[in-house]
Amino acid sequence: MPRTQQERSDSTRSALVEAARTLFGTRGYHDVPAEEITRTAGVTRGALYHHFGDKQGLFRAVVEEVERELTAEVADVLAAPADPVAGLATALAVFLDACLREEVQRISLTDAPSVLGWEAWRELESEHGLGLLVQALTDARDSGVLVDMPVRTLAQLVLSTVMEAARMIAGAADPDQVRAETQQVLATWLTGLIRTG
Amino acid sequence: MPRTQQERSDSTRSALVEAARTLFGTRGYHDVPAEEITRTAGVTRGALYHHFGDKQGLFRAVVEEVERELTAEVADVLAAPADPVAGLATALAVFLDACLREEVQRISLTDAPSVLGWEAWRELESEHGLGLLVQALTDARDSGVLVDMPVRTLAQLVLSTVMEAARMIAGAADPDQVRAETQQVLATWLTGLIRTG
DNA sequence: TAATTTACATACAGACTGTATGTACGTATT
DNA sequence: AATACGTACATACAGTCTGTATGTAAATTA
Repeated sequence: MPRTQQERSDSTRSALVEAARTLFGTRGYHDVPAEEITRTAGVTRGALYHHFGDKQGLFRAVVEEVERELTAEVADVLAAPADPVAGLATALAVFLDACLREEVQRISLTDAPSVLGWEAWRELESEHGLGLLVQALTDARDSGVLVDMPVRTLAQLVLSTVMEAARMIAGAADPDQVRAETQQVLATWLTGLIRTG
Repeated sequence: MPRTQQERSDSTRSALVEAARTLFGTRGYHDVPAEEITRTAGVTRGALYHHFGDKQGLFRAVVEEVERELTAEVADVLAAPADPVAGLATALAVFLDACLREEVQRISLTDAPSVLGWEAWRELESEHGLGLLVQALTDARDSGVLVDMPVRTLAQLVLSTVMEAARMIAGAADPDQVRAETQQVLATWLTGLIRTG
């Protein structure tokens, strides 16, 4: 039963990405040898280097997949009709929940910046999570609820702060406590950005 | 001229830390083989493993040194008599300047979390930069200028935000522009934390 | 001064990455 | 339909790096 090359490639690539995602997500980039990934995926390292060039290339593909999913989750919330401020708050909560997953922590929050470099990582983020936040903040500003501010810069700072909050919560001895505290801090910040008048 | 073992150890250790600091600071942890460090320091890898256990141990020592210096720079500013709010703003500016150095970027902001792990890194920070910020914020709160808030959590979020601002400025095509924008955002946040009345 | 510990250097083993080469199968050409 | 060609791998290999085990000279202690 002859498979087309396209099919072979696709199934191999996705098998590699899936295996890599699980392993990177639980043990981190540097603790997972390429051969373990390929063995899990049922191929040899030849396939990896053929499709992704090197180990970092595969990692990049994994990051992109995770980012796409994360963005989709948050976009769903933002798509639902709500006033800009409430929508933003809900979206941030959803994003924060997602960031609590070990997988996201390791891949997106810890390894990605150092493995890909900050520049490359930020560029990636721009097309996904950050892009979404910029859009949401722009909408909020345009509808007059946000104080006048450089939106893109604000978005990056907000995003990094939320990510740090997620890391704190995940690593805390008492996650609920820390979650409540970080939300208090973030809420205060958010209200400072709302135009009151 | 017989040197005491203490002297030998000290000079070897500091030579290693100095060499490692320069190399890690310019090229990053994973791109610097241990042997290049020891060669630069004028010893062999035996000395490194004797004194620091492994490569990560040496990196940790470098991080601690950088952190100590950073903390000292900021502490100097905070020591000067000033009202809490102004002092805090100045201290943050000084810290931000320090974070612009390539060395600090690579070692403290990029590599440290992923090489040492977030837990270990945060623990280190607690004794240095973060500790200082917590102290400053506590003072501000006690003197009544800060709104009531979980200071430690606030400090961590503020610190991470400032670090992100530093990374953005350092990587920007137009650093002055980004610096102005981040300061505007941070200033707005800060005023939201000041008790008005 | 003999015994012991410290501070290394040297030699070695193992792991991992990336590359070069070989091969089977799908795909285009005539 | 037969042949030529490119793609998708597997296998074999070379180089680099880390950590460890062992050896040795100098300092410290008994």
